[in-house]
Amino acid sequence: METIERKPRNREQIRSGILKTAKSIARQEGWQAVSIRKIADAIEYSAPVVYEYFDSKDVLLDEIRSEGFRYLYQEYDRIVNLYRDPEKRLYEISLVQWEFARQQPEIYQVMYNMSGALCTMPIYESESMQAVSRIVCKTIFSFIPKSEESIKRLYFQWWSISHGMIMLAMLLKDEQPLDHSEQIYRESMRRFVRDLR
Amino acid sequence: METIERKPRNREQIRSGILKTAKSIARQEGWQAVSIRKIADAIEYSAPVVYEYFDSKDVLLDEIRSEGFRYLYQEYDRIVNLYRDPEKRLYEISLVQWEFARQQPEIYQVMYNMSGALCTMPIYESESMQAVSRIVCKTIFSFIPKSEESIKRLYFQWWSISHGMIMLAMLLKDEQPLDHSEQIYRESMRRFVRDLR
DNA sequence: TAAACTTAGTTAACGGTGTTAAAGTGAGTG
DNA sequence: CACTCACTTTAACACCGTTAACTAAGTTTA
Repeated sequence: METIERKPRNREQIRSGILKTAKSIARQEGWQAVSIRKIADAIEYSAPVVYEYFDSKDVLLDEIRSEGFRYLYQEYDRIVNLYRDPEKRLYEISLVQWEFARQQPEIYQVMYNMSGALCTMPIYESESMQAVSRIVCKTIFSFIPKSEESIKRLYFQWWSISHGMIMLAMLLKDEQPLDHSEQIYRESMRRFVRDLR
Repeated sequence: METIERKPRNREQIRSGILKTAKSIARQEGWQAVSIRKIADAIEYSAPVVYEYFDSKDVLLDEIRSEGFRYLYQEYDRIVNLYRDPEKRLYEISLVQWEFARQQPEIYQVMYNMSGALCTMPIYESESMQAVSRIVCKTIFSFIPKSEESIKRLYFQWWSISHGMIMLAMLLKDEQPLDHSEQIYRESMRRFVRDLR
């Protein structure tokens, strides 16, 4: 009898293998092509094994979404520690957002239920998302010390412009080159930051 | 032998019944719950009948998307004929966009592949969408007569702000009431229009 | 009138999906 | 040897989009 082809892995390795595979399929074929069986095949297990790590496909997607927000938080935090000027901070945070959506579109899609991805877990209850909100709000506050209500308003506006442009840029990327969209994005975000003053 | 329970209907009635049913299911249970079989059940036919009217589910969704853009075009056209002032026109068009997304979210969702809806037909090749683009661009042009390139830029910005806010408002509607979001929307769109001058 | 053809609609199947209960496997232990 | 336990798979359920094959009725033609 032959030795087991499958390499021995611990729980952590298998778990991250599942996540990695899901993202990989999504990137290459779109989220509608991501299935539990396909993931299981790729990690050389049968489908039920996936359920030992994630209670459902929805929970799996929620984890990928959280990964995305955690990554964003990390990057925003890096920016805040890198620059002193609040204007510069917010502008650079905007650019990180664009870069993230460009380089890991499949994660960005699942974060906002775009392009057929559907995670039914409510986004606003996600701690990782709230952490991102807080760091941006804090940045805006250091900028314009107003009431919490006003800051939330400005954050909502910033988020809308940023996300709206990213989403439309992705949607129209075949008729309007991404580089061109990025130029408009930079200009718009710069203007938003400037007008805050 | 008993008479057929099912009422006699012509092709047009059946076709619009399919579209109506799809939207109805989407509204009540979300797009992920819309299936050909469920539609067929609702219109009291078997599943293959649906394929006599739409080549695929994708084509069905594309038709609903087009319906949405045609409706928007109609409304924008009405606004343009109602007001003389270009600023007023663009602002009112913005409000129509909000009202549409609020009253027929399921159509808005399929137009932009939100919330799990997925229509793979490229949106930019849709004539009905291009008609909408043209009427807004024309409105902006009557406002600021610049190069076609500049107008497209401004249109992209207008669209991003509008769509970004609508999308985030829908996403966060459980923690931020829609009326509050609408207030910010109105203010933002008004500001955008004013700053164009 | 009989045969041929058209139309409208159905059933049943194919290969796929998320999910879960049951069965199997093999190594270690009393 | 029998037994347990952890791990993994098989097989099933109810659904999905889609299509080939079929049926029954009505219409046209020879």
